[in-house]
Amino acid sequence: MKKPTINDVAAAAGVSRATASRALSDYGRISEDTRNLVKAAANKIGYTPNQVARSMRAGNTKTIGLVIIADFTNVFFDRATKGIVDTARANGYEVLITNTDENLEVEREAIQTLLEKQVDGLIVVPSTAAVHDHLDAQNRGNKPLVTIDRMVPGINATSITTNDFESCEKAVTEAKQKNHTNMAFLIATSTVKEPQEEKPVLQNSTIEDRVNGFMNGVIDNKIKNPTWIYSPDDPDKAEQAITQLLKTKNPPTIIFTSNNDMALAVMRTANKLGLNIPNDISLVTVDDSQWLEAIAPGIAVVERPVDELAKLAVEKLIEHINNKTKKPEKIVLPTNLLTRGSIKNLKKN
Amino acid sequence: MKKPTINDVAAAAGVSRATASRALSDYGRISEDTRNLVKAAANKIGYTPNQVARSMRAGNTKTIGLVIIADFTNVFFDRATKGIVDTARANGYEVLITNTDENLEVEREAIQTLLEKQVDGLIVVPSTAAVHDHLDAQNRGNKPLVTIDRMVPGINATSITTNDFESCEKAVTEAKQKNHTNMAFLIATSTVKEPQEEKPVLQNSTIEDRVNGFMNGVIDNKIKNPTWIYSPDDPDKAEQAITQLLKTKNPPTIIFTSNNDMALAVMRTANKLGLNIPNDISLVTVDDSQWLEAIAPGIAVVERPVDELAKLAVEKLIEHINNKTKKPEKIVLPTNLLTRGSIKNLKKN
DNA sequence: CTGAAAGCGCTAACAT
DNA sequence: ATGTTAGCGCTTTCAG
Repeated sequence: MKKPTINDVAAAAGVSRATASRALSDYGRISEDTRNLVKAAANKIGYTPNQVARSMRAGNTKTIGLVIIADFTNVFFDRATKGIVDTARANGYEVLITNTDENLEVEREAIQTLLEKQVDGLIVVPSTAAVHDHLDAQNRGNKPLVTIDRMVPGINATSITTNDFESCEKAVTEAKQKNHTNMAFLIATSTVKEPQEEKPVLQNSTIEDRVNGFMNGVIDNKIKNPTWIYSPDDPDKAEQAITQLLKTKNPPTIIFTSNNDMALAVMRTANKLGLNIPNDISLVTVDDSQWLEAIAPGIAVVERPVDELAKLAVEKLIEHINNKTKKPEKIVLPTNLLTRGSIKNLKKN
Repeated sequence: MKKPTINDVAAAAGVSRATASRALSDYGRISEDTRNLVKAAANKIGYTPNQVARSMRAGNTKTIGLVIIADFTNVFFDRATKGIVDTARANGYEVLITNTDENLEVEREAIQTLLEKQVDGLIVVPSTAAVHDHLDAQNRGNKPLVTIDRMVPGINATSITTNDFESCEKAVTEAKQKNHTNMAFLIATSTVKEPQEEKPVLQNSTIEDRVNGFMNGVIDNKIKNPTWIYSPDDPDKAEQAITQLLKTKNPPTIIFTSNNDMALAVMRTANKLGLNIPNDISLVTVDDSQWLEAIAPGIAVVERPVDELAKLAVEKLIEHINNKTKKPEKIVLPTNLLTRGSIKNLKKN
């Protein structure tokens, strides 16, 4: 009734446990005949290896831990997860997944749990760059770490991020070229409780990058009096802020949002106010998704190479696993501005 | 340099390995003083338990395997994954995830791998109901299995599905009440290579359920000459079929799609042909998503209780893990038709 | 080419 | 209350 072990195989084949192991794992010196004999016996009694025992012996689990924030309105982490799982599998690794919901304490515990399960390495979307003791090499048992989407300075880990700065800057320029001069920027950030205009400390390098890109675009293009709204990533609060914004005397002609949640909030608010995108208000956001392209008009976005990022994350992690002396890298992947109908051309022809 | 083990803790505390274990795992008889002594020692040398060794001993891994199709245009499996991971974690389990891309061979291998990693149970979205030898109890080492989204008859597993039949039927009735009589149904199915009107063998119970629901709605409401299109889940092929459909002399006034991919295809095609939803063509689909509600007009959908499904899947699985004699259940969760602006009211007032 | 035996880190009988 | 010992299933020296 119990699952057959390698002992059972050995018994069935009339050889020692050691020989059975050699035959099944194709290593060491063993005669062709015995190997076949053992394999036949294993097959007959329905033996399957116990990878836990093998891990115990080998000191590795062929398992990667993925600690990711659960942002399921944002296609980015979904696709990243899929890419990581698939690439890992293609390289003989499985993936243990944990969500953090952007919560540092949860992140801490998740990493701890994964380490106790003896993962060979970690891929983490760090919830913040400010606190990182739990990511330090000695506190992660010197297990290799790759951070994705965000950079944490000073933790001896390879990071794979995207150059959001450039495309966000470019987005502003694009808008200017279509004669937009009254611009608003809606930034989702977990570091504020209520929407505010003043720039708070931002929670991670990616948001920072986007904001800086927008700001540079504003400077480059000599945009006057841009409106900045830093909002919690909460639909209601965002909608409330957008409603106020759009009801001012001189509302912006275009809104740039830092993520999909905020873009959705703009769309909902526009609908409620009876405003049309792009005739009444133009919109640009970050992270492409099928629906952004399928709706009419399509929504302009900063597109990020998520599949490549995922693949690279796994490959780099495995390199680190196989070579503990490999130096960490800082990889920044290019992004791309996809112009679509949601940016109205205000030029008079 | 190596990670401290329980032996090191024992040595540091000046007690035996057994005592150290008792102290750390809070079991057996042990004095308060020794417990504290051991815990302090463990803390001091930075001991963390090795769960692989513990698993080896205990015969369980506190890990569940999730085998899911990777459909990242469909919010359903994303949210299901998140729900499963979170619920598992709340119950002290981690989740090993594998994608199958609806491929049976991949599914086979994935299950095999997860079993070798000694998961305590499996949650599977079975790619087909037709072949299930790999899901049979004896071929999964009698490990508990919960299938979600789809039912596979004859495999001694708990299944958690949704009542898509009812809401799909209701959707047709809703359309009829808004005076639609010329209807088309676009069904994504992996069992055809080219779009066809004839009903093929469908790949799983869920699609079957939706088609049957639509068909019943057609009969209930005495809809004449409905158009059925069974298309591969491929944007190009679907768009081509939709284009043909919309260019006929008497095009339908409404299209029902079986999933998000097909709904996106309808939207894209409508855009290309310069048709407006809902003025030129109405649309209803299955599985809600934030954007379906945020765009103008909102797209009507059959909404499924994905969070509840995910939670239930984990809870039922854990019940099975804890009680091997528990009988499998067949759970069907209710669905809900969300009427939105994408169904035009054709009634003359 | 094969077998005997040790040991990965942990827990749980069984002694004391 | 604590220590001794065996063993989970596997791989890998070391002998032969």
